[in-house]
Amino acid sequence: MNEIYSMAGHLVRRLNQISMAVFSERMGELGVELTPVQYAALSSIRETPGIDQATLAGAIAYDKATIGGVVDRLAGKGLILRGMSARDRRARALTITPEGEALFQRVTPHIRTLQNDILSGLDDAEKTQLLNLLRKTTDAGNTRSRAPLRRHNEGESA
Amino acid sequence: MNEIYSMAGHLVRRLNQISMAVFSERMGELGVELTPVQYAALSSIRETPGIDQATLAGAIAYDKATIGGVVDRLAGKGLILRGMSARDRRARALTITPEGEALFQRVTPHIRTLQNDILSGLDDAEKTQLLNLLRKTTDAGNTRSRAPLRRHNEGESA
DNA sequence: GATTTTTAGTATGCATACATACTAAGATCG
DNA sequence: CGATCTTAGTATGTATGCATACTAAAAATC
Repeated sequence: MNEIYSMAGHLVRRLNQISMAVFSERMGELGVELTPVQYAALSSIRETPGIDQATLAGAIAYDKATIGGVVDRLAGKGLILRGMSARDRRARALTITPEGEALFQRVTPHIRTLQNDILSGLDDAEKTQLLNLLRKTTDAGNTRSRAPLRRHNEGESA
Repeated sequence: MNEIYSMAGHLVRRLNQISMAVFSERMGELGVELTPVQYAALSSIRETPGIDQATLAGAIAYDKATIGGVVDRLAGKGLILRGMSARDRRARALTITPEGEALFQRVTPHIRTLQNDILSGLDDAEKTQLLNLLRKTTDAGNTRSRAPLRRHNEGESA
């Protein structure tokens, strides 16, 4: 049996593959054309209206070059608007449209449900355990990825 | 705090992102141009000389269309040979070259080491626990992905 | 053994994912 | 305030990752 099957990298890639397949399948059933990135972007724009693309990229841990295309496609579907920033003439100000909001409301319950289906074969305690370990290690390894997650008020103390 | 941060899909994607970054960084340090897929393919071809592309795709859980390009690039670097199958005139018979074998020998120790670095922030017990949970759930969800893993002697009993 | 079905590989197209380089514009610093 | 540095977004190129469709050949069925 090939050694790679037991390697962390392989297992993580496989679970990500399964995660994407479950997401895509569920969206297909709903007749919705939406990828995981697109949902994450939509959710983030909705939460922070007027957000610029660089901040958005940091908020969902994507490369800014990738985000450009994602935003393009979301705007193309009429789910968001790409206005101009008042303070920075380089920046785009992203806002969700009523169509985007409606789609978000419609798919969100399904997306919550589907999270559970991603981790099949585990009981509830194991799922919780796995999620906690994932949270812990992604938190610790955050800056190792090329596009680290940048939380909004990072570094601030109350 | 946006709900997506605690979702399984997001956490798995982040860990995969970190995994890819660690891999790519380590290869860069070695001056080696090799992606995770390419390593997996090389390893599988090495283990099963003469393997065809469809079987290879199943062995490392990739789409056959994707594998075509991967094999192209491996052959382009002189790491594998793409011969013709004796039994099936449609199929290609893949074999590793001496250059491929040398590269495999050189990078494998580093790839073993790097697996540990992917799961930063966890102690050894937690790493083991995480790997066991990943194995369990990827096993259970195998057929859910579009390109399921097909082990060589799957279904056979000793 | 001819017909039907399945399979191996390729081609095409779309969507990430990221590096690098480039333009324009904001920020900083002497 | 002018030169420098940094940043926002885009453009380009490479490599996945997968769907669909197509060709050729093997396998199965009658």
